[in-house]
Amino acid sequence: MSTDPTIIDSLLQVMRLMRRHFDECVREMGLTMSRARVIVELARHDGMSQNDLARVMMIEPPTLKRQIDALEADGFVECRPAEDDGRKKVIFLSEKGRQSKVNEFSQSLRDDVLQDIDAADLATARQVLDQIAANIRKLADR
Amino acid sequence: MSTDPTIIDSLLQVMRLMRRHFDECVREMGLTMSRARVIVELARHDGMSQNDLARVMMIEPPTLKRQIDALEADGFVECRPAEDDGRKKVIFLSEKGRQSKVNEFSQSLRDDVLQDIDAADLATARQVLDQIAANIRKLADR
DNA sequence: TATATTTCATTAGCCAGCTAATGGTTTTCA
DNA sequence: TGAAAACCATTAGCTGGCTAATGAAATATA
Repeated sequence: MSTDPTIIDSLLQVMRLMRRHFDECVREMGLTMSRARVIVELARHDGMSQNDLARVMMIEPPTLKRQIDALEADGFVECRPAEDDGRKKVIFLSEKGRQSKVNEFSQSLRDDVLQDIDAADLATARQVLDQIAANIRKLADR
Repeated sequence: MSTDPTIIDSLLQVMRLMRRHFDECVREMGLTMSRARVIVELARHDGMSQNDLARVMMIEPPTLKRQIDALEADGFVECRPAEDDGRKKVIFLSEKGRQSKVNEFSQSLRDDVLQDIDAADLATARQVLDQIAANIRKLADR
């Protein structure tokens, strides 16, 4: 039995380091890791509603709303009421958001963080993480 | 060179799922994932100062202080001024903290979350995570 | 058609991570 | 020995996750 007791701690540690580093790198653009993530997703799904975007990003709508509000205040995104549904609001990247190069920046940062790691090991790690996610979902039956 | 773009997202997702599930499981004890972690560490390092404990847990002292305050208010830990240094405060598990079975509970939850995962793959995943952590540290030179 | 249910956005409020700044001790060293 | 530097705990305040609850709009249903 006695499964490895440290992978959870490694996870916690990596997350904290990653957020800290990423935040530091994008601070000068007026962004954070989470807000950059919104922009990256919007670049792929422009014009989505808040709920749909939250689902794609796997965070809760109230969490996303705060990012949206902040990004809109800083001019990175624009919100409009949806034409076909009075409840929905759809979100678009602004010109500033589109030109912000956040996508490229995130990609290069990702490459830096993953450098010198064997591709097969990386794939294994991703599989393990997804298996952990599946296990948790099964435990919580969501 | 287009490294796998999804491992970061897998990380984020696992962390969110884990925290949500863990929090739900220990809520009835009046705990959270982070506070349970303090108790687990204290079981190994009873009588540590706040700064030292924060270093061991790899979180910042102000973050730890809040957990300590909450745990002390709920009777899980006790704080005393250190005898040898007027600045330090040392932290001990209380009887309630010692009897709370948090250690065993965390271990079993960890086993549940990692079930059916190949031990070698798990080791590889941990290695990859530690390598990522090392890469970030190098980038940020800490 | 009228009501009931669902869905969407939003607000309020919690917990947990962080940095910056402060005050009190201790240590260092000139 | 006396001043400077370092260290510890603490406070204040930011961001980002979450749940619960609410009101408005759309959909389903009786």
